[in-house]
Amino acid sequence: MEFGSERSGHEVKDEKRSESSVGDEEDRREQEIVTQEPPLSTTERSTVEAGPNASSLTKKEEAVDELEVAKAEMGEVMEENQRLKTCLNRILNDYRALQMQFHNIVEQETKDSSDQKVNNNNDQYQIDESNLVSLSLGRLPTRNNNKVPNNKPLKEEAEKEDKEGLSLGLDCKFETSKSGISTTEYLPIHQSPNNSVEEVPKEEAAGESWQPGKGIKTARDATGEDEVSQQNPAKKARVCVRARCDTPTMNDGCQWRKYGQKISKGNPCPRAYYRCTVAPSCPVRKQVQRCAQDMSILFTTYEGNHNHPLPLSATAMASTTSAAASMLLSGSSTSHSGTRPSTAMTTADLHGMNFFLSDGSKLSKQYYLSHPAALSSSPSHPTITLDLTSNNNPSSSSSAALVKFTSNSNYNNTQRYPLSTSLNFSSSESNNATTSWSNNGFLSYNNTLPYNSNRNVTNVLSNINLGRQQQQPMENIYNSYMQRNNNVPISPPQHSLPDTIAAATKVITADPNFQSALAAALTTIIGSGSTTQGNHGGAGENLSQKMKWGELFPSSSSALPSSSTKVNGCASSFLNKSAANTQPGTALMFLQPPLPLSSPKSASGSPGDHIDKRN
DNA sequence: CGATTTTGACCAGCGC
DNA sequence: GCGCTGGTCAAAATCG
Repeated sequence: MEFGSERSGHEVKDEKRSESSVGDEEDRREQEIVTQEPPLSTTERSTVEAGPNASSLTKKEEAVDELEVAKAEMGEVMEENQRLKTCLNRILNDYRALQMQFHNIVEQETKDSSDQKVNNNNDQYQIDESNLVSLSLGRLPTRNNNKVPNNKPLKEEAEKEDKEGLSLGLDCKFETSKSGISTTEYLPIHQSPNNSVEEVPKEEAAGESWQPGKGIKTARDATGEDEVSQQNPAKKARVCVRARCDTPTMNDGCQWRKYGQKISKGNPCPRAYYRCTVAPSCPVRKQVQRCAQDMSILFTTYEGNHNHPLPLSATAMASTTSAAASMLLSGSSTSHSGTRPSTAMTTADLHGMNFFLSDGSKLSKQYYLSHPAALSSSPSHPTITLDLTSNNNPSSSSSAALVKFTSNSNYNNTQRYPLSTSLNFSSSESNNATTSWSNNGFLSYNNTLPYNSNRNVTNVLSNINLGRQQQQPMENIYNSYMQRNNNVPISPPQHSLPDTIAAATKVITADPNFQSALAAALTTIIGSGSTTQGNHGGAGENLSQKMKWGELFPSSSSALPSSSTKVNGCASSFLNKSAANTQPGTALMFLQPPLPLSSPKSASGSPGDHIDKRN
């Protein structure tokens, strides 16, 4: 089901609720009218029975007046409802128009992707090489420092990298275009039919994987996913997902086995190491660690790429992180184009999602140390952090990270600030005025960040707020969406919706790489629905999640597969899709995510629960 | 009994 | 070269 429809559904429900509440109020008043009649003594009652006296008449008149007042109030409420309906319809129309534009762009881009990839990337790199060698977004330094281990000409390698990066992005985009239709098609990464979050790193670190034996990469698929590894085998891209989670691990749909645990410096909480057990030879690893400052925040860092099909339930987050990875890749290539200021930062506000990338350089590390993202401590790993937490939490480092991010954007012409991208799914609840970056994409777009019409990765589409995890996720989405798209009385409009759409369209068309990332992100929201819907077997872990969500969204809880695995991880629910999604590919769906992100049976004790004594 | 977790030991990279 | 730290291994313990 599309977002708009769903939205309207909720809206209608709310309206009904409000109407019903009005009706209840009216009834209540009527009842009060009855009950307000003072208890009469036996004598009085007999008097009344004999004939209405003056006092009773007066009270009844008062009651009638109250009834009229209530009716008037009801009328006001109905008018308000009508206004809301009008606003909703307008928003839906605009949304659909925007969606159509997006799809058209995606399709068009898909058609031209192959040719453009070659041409554009060649051009891009030429520009980069000449102008921005030292200004690249994290990976370029790597590339440069690489000394071309494989003896490839630098330019050739770079071209390949750019090509790959763009290719990946285009893949995402392409898949997005199909995502709504097929469950499998939606899957983000070309190579393996199913890709989970870990796929993202795969795109970047691909091939290299985590094989202990750091042998030279072997044959790679035609798509040549791992540009990073080619750049520098020592560097592995990672995707760090930051989310609020009370459970030991975040349920991402994959099966993990814990193979180690360490106390990391600067964090009393032990870091747990997991490897994917879906396939014996799967090189994907993940690290789980709680935030020292906020124990409710869990950092999950994925590295490597799956060499096997994944449960569909694992694809929800995968597409999101794919978007992040795509942004990482596209951001780099974009920066290479040299069309944007020589900032070392690549940013993209994507539905209000901020990417924060770090190439893991020393400075980057330092930069991160001040906030939970320090988990991505490895200096040799480009890391993208997906911030799934709400930044309205003072203790949350999200805001800090964003603030830093914003401040970093001020540091131009310096490599000191590595490629960093933050995918912020933050709630709009926080004060937009403070960090502006994540909370108010439009503001950022228009005011905070210099928008380069040519090719600025700092793009804003629609600021879809993915909300606070586990807590009113959909409400947040709706609210933020409504708020950000104004037209809704609850918040003063910042921009007219047409302007917003125009800006978004402009942004999308301006940067094809961004399109890919956006597509991947949208895939997360859109495609998942159909995927889940079609996969009743893969989402076995959904039951508990379903129950959980059912409590929150009783009306939307649809049939879900029975649970076959224990669910002990918190799911990034908003990343999942709704089983109620009945119209795949038609539109965004912000319903309750049925996918539970299966929990690894592994997910042993919470990293924060037991402190590791060793080491 | 197999799978998973725990945990001490080991190894590699990095900085001093 | 040494120490620190992150990351992994693998045997033992635990769980279902």
